[in-house]
Amino acid sequence: MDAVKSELVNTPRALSKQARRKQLIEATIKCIAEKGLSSTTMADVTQQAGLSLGIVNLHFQSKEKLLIETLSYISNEYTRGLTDIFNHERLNTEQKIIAHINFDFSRKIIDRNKLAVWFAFWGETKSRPTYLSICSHYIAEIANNLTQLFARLKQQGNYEQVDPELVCTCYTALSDGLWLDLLVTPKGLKPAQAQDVAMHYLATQFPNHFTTQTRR
Amino acid sequence: MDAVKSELVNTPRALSKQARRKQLIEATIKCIAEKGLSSTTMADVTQQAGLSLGIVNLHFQSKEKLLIETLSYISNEYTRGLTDIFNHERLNTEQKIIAHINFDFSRKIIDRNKLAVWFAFWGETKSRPTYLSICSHYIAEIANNLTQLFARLKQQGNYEQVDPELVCTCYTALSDGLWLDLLVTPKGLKPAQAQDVAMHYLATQFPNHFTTQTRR
DNA sequence: ACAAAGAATGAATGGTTATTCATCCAGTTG
DNA sequence: CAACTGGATGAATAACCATTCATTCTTTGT
Repeated sequence: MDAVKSELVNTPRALSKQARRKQLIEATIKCIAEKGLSSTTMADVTQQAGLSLGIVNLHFQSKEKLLIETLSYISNEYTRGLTDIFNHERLNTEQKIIAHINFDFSRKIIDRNKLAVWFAFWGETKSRPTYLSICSHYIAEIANNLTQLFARLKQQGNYEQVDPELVCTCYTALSDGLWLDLLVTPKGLKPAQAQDVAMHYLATQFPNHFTTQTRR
Repeated sequence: MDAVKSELVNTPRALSKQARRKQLIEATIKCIAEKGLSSTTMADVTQQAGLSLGIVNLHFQSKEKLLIETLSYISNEYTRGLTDIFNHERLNTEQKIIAHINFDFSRKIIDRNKLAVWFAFWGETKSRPTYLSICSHYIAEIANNLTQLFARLKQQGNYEQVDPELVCTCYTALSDGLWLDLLVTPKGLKPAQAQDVAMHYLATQFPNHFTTQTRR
């Protein structure tokens, strides 16, 4: 065996602990997409992961904590992607907005398994405030950033009549609605079309910066 | 003593079968909103309705059928409202579109209990196609009607550049997204504001017919 | 190589819940 | 009034499922 002492953080064990958690979270995503949140059992998740029944309690203490971590996992992935764009130094305002939309409708985000998880949790928020509290912080931050981008574009492009906050609310609701469409009617609306719809709306607000493409 | 039982006279036994079913469906809506779809039990529903445990199986055969009837109940209420507007003889095209939007954001429709039920079921559609099949028929019909209204307004108002189908998709997604907002952030977005956002979008397409009100 | 620590297993446990059905009871009919 | 009808009840049942933990397997440090 390897006689070299390695730092604890990099030991296979420490890595495996992290990896196991990820493995279980991803199994959970798949189960929720396939069986629904309400009928996803511990047996389902562990079997999906190819591990034994007791493993979730070992790594997450309880089912509820696993679900919360799963929602966090997806939330974080989304938030990180958007804040990276917002903080990117080489992109101008227009490019950041375009990057934002591209990200909102990228394969990584509109993966139907993940969409199913999003809406499974949204469906429970009224009764489980914990789920909401996981998302509410990042929602506010993303809205702030996006509003700021729209405000800058308004200035730069002399769009007198534009209300940045309103446009942010409208764009956000629109993309949520398009996500729902992508989840429930995958044969009715294609990802590229959904993105076109979002662009179509932005083109109404910033006609000199965005144009509607017809891609049908 | 048995004298206590006489208080049950309040619950009229002679209530028709139809009324009992409605009573149970409405109890179900309330339970789903309060406890979530996944943790709504038969005991919860029957207690909410003030009836005995076995009653659901008597009237609906199974829990699953009760849930399906509950979704149908809400779907039908929505569809009926919109088709009534579409078929109304005394309204012109513009008035029908306005009526449509008013209905989409009326108290009856954006009742938070009902919104919670909508999204609870949307969250499960991928895993339970039955739920989707209940809605898919009415979704198509409503979209057809609305597209037709937009097409007529395009003609009447000489809006050369408008794509009625695109506007329908965009409006529908937008209102779905606004519904979600109303459900999850009731303190962030008020019903009247949500309606303003929807109007704001339509004003971009039909500026001579609709105007954006600022109501904040 | 060996002992100690850590990770993983899965049978057993205990709590929860949908469904059943023997029983009860109000209203109706003859 | 008595027998009948069918809605309503809720204790009992059986299935399901999260969690526990004694045991087994794997890695680590010396």
